Amino acid sequence: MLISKLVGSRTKENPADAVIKSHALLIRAGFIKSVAGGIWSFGMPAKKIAMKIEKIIRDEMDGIDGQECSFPVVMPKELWDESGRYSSIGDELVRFEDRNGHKLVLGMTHEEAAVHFARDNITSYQQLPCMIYQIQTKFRDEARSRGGLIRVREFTMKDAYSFHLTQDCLENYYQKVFDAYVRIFKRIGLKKIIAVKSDSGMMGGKISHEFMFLSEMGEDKIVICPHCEYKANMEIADAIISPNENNDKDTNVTEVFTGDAKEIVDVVKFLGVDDKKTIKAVVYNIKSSNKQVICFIRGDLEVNEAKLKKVIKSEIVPVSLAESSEIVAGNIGPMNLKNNGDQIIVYDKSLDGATGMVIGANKAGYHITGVSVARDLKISDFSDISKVKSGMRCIVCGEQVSVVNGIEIGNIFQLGTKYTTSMSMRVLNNNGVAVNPIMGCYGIGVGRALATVAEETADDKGLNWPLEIAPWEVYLCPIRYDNPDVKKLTLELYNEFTNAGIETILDDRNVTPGCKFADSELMGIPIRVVVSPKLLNSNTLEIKLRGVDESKIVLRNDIIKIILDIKNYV
RNA sequence: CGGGGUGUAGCGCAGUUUGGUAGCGCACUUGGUUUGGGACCAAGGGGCCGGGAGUUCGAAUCUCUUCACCCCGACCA
Repeated sequence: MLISKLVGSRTKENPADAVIKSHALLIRAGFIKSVAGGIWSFGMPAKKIAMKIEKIIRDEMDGIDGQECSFPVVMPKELWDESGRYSSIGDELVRFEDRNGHKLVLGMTHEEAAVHFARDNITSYQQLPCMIYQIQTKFRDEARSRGGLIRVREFTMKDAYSFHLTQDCLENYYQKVFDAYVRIFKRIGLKKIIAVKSDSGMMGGKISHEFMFLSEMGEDKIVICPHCEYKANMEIADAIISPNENNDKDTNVTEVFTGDAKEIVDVVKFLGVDDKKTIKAVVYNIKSSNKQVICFIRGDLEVNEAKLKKVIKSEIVPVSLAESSEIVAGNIGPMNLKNNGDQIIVYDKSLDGATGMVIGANKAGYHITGVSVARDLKISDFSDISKVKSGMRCIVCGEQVSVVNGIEIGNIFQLGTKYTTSMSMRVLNNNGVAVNPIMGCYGIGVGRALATVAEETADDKGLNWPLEIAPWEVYLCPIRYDNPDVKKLTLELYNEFTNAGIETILDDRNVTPGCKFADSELMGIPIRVVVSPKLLNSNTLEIKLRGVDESKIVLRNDIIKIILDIKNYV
């Protein structure tokens, strides 16, 4: 490739609206261009990187007997009605109509298509287990795309679906995919990947893992125990909360005036008590209904909304308390709460056995002190709806856990029979009985992986691609390309590299050396070979690795061997 | 969907307060001089000042409206 012909120009200045490194540098290097919010064009270099990542993924998926298929981007409503997801998924699923008024969706994931394809083709247990996968465009109408390629609306994803007769078989294969994922992320240059237990969300199923790259940029919160193997997404993470200290002097239920103190911090300040000695109320509306859910939780803790959704088995939306006339915002308490039947009350397990607590009096300006949960509230059922905080104790080993951020790059799910049941996929087992196969599904975001590698490896000079996914392996950099001898040698080398299978981009421009060096670094090409008039007589070249300060002068005749050695070493 | 911000040449920005013929740097074109860390000189090309409506003799600038993008939040395989 000649750089003079490459479509995608490089700039010295950062784009004004890019805040994260990978976003800014991919644009500065001319690799990507925004078309609309969360929708991007990829130039040749970015496309090459994506294809190399896909090749590695393909390699590993084929290695665990995956069969590459292709499912459609556009699917009919009816197919998504079969699984029930046409109506259960929110606005993230793009719905539209064709010219005949036929309702269609844009694929955001392909369980339906995979089961549709498999159910008529797999009829016997003898065909199981098997896995089909594709690498293809998805569209999700994200409420807010952000961070360049980190969170987008249109993206390429590898999605795989496996079918099994038994749970054992699924678990066995699940582990194989797990191991393949570890190899994939290592091969594309992501070393700091960890697998965490996660919430299955709308996918259904029980066991699932997310592959997280630990980064400040990450949108997911992960609970990690530094002392044992416990790692979990905040959504499902559990930890031992500090126990209730019940050495209270004031054990009489007393209504006290608290004035404008409504938030827990204010109440704590007003009454001079520890936040652990308070019970706060958090209210949500239940989606698509008039009902509300009121959560009572110890004052030092927060509600984990993902856990809450599971407890009440409903979607929730935040509530504006002014809307409600029944409850007194800021003074909500579990005693004498007017319940008109439209409210679900959930008590967090942190309240179990607590005494001497401060609660809202359900009366503007008043709280109640000295409340014993067991004596005064007579709660029969506690749920776990609290969010883990740094410093809580690990449920496995009891040491302090920490909360870190991560970028989710891949995930794996044990789906069970959710889709094979709803979509009527059956196979005959060895007794001739029709059963629903058990499914697993497995995803990796290609563009997000690309952006994450960029994010991790880039430095102040620019991008820095690992050799295995670099758009080109060698940046061939002649100085004084207008010098006929330099040009002759450069073209010789270019041909020799190409013939040796070394992917090379040639900087054929007549610009100053500094300009070429800067561009080679901005683009992040791993190996730079410099042809220079002053090295011509000694029949030598200069070779420099991206990210390494020193360069080396080597004999012209050794250059191919040296480059191949570097490739083999990596 | 809430809160905040920004829209002027491919990119980065000034000009808007106080209305009076559209500017700067980078990039691009041509010629010349340069060439080991983003060269210099000269001459050029490129704008419906996001869109619409208004006020005015006159609008990038004032008013109303709309759209897009970015950030925070909500939301989310």
